[in-house]
Amino acid sequence: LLEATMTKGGRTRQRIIEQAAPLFNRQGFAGCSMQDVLDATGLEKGGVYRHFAGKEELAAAVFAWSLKQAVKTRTDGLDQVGNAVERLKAVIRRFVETPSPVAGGCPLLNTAVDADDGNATLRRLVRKAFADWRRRVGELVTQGVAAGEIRQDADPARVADTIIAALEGGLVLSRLDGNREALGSVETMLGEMLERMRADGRRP
Amino acid sequence: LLEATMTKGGRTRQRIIEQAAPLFNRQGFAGCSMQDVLDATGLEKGGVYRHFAGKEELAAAVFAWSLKQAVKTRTDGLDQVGNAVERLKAVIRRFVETPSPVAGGCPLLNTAVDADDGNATLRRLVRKAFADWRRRVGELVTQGVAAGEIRQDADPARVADTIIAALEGGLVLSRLDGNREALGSVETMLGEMLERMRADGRRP
Amino acid sequence: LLEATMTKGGRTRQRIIEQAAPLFNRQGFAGCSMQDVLDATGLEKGGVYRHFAGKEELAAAVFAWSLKQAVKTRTDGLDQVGNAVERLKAVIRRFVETPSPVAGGCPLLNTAVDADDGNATLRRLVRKAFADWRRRVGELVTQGVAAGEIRQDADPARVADTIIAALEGGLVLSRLDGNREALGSVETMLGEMLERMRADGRRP
Amino acid sequence: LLEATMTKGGRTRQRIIEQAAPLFNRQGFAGCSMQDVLDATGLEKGGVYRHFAGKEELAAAVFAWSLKQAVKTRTDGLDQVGNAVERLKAVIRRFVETPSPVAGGCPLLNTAVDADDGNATLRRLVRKAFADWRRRVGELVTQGVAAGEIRQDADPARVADTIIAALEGGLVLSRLDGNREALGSVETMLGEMLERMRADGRRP
DNA sequence: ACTCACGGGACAGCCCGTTCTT
DNA sequence: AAGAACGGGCTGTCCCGTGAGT
Repeated sequence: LLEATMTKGGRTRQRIIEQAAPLFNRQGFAGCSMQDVLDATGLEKGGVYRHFAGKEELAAAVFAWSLKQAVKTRTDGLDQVGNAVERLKAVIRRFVETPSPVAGGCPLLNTAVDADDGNATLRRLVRKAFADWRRRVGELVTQGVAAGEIRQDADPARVADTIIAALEGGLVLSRLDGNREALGSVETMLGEMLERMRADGRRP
Repeated sequence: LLEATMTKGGRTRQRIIEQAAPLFNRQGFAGCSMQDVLDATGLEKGGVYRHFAGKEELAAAVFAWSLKQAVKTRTDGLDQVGNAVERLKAVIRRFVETPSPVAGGCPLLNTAVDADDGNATLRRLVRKAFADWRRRVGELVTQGVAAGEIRQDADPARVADTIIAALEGGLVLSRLDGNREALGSVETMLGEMLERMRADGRRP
Repeated sequence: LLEATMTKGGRTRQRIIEQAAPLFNRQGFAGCSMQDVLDATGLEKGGVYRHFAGKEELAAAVFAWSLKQAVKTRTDGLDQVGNAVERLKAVIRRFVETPSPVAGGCPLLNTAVDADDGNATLRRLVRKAFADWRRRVGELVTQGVAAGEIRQDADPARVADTIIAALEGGLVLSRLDGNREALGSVETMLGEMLERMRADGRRP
Repeated sequence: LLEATMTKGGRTRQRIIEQAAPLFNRQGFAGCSMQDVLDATGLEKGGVYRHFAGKEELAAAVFAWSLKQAVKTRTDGLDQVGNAVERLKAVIRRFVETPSPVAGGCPLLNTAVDADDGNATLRRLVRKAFADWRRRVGELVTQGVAAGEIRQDADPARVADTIIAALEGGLVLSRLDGNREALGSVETMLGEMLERMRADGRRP
């Protein structure tokens, strides 16, 4: 569908991005050489530099695509959940259960850590990405409060910050150990936290 | 004191480690060149390679030292706090308020993200470091339960995982934005979580 | 007139030559990339390689055109000058006063210096160009001698060599300094030289 | 003698310069690759880049050395010639008869033509070199005038400009043809010019 | 007649590491 | 203990040229 509407060069460009994404995500910007990209795509120098002016531009395109994938896999089909608390828990569950949209862990966090020195472009992109995510989660809380499902004294921004921080941190720990333990712990504890935030304290 | 007991070579070695630490922490293993280390130390090749067999060995020594610094700044003087919950909150507060022991963010998380691909040595070291940290925090919870201060149904491992994950995740967000907002949110929310874990529900 | 007689492809070919000429003249063969030519013409690879088999052929065509321009600007309307000595002085004055037909200095000398190593084709072309020029100037002297205007003992070849050498050398010096001083000196001294070559020694 | 006073690195540096000089002189800056230099010296990348920060710095060092060689071969032992006119003629004869100090023609003129676009550093160096040369030749004329050997109305600067321009131009023509004809013509004509500049008109 | 897409090689420069010297 | 000198491989980028497509 989407591919059909693209010119040949556009398809190649897209293929480069998708095949380079896990490399940058795993190895970082400095650790991923253009030769790695060539090997992964089967192209030669000329074939890649036609589509991207340089490594930085490629990395930016890769991050933009990875971000889009991350947003999609974490939000698709989550609107239909009715209750606010349930919706937040669904967001958490989705994050915990769905494997990273790009091999090598969450591209948001990886890029945040990788680009916190230098590379202002990527840094700006990733900052905006996290800001958007925090805003979206915060809005879920706000809606829950407005709907009377969540206690009035809940602070949406703080709840959002904590959920996102714990999830990302938990993902790092889980990846390091190669199991789901830390992420599972985070899911459980965040779940309990959300339950205690219900308006009337009734537990389901 | 410690320096006085060292031979000249030992002092140079130590100086290399301390001056290289922020470089590796900020730029990552691949992004930090030996030339960067030479520039920072004012030494020449021979002066560094006398003390370290190669870049990997230097990075390992740097991480070991950075880890020691991190542990020290995060635990020094925290034993005297009497109450278990208070001790956990002190751990959190210390993490939030104390700047990173090495410029460039938490070396534990940075290395975890940087070395999750390849570099088995560093990966092993950082895994052990997180395991120790989780164990130490978990023991604080266990002691609290044993002392009747924390509810019986509290799961020490899960609490520890969540605290550490949220703190590390919060640090990334805060560093990215250049302010303390996310970390502050995490501190508040973790604090509330701990309060609700008190044995009899009495709030101080 | 001339353009009207050309096919579209021929006009494009001509446009490429004229827009590439200053690039080759200023940057030299090795220093002028095909990309530079593309940028200057607004064409793509295929659009240039349709008209020229390769960089060398383009350079040869550029030189041939530049040479034609040089000859034209240096000879146009100089036939009507009656006296032989005056005609030679007009040749000199024209060279000194007329800006280079192609930006970047005299294409003859530039190519001579640029192509004296390798590039046999260009070398041959430029050698012939200088030979023609020397012959033409020499013939002016010969005619002057035959007409009794110039002393019998004047050596046409030597006079021609010296005039051309001094003019080209003077142009290099002037271009380097960004003023007309050296060229002016050359014009003056060559003028005096020619005056002393008059048959009867009468000064005008 | 001089070599003995140099450190090993200094000798290598000097060897690089001397072996790279003909390459730059013949092929120009853009046309001479660092690989050419490596091939000529037998060194590897690391061995050259230790002594020169980059190609431009090497080219500057090469030009400085080439210039020194040129000045030496063109001035050595010319002081003892007594008469001013004879001294000027000796300068010319030396230039005509002595082969280029660096293979590939006069490095002054070659660099002047090669670097007239971009490369401000080299351009400045070569401008100063020509200025010095013109000044030195001009002083010879001035001394001749002061000593009463050369006519009062001789313009030292113009004479110097013309001599240098004609010699350099003649060298280009001669190199192109592969014979000494043009240079011989220039020598003869400049000689006659100088003779006519003698103070009392007495011809020797 | 010209653009788009790509191959493959070359270039300048940087990097890690070794050896020699002091 | 540390600096000086060098090897050789690799990186990002540019370059020239070809061929399919329009």
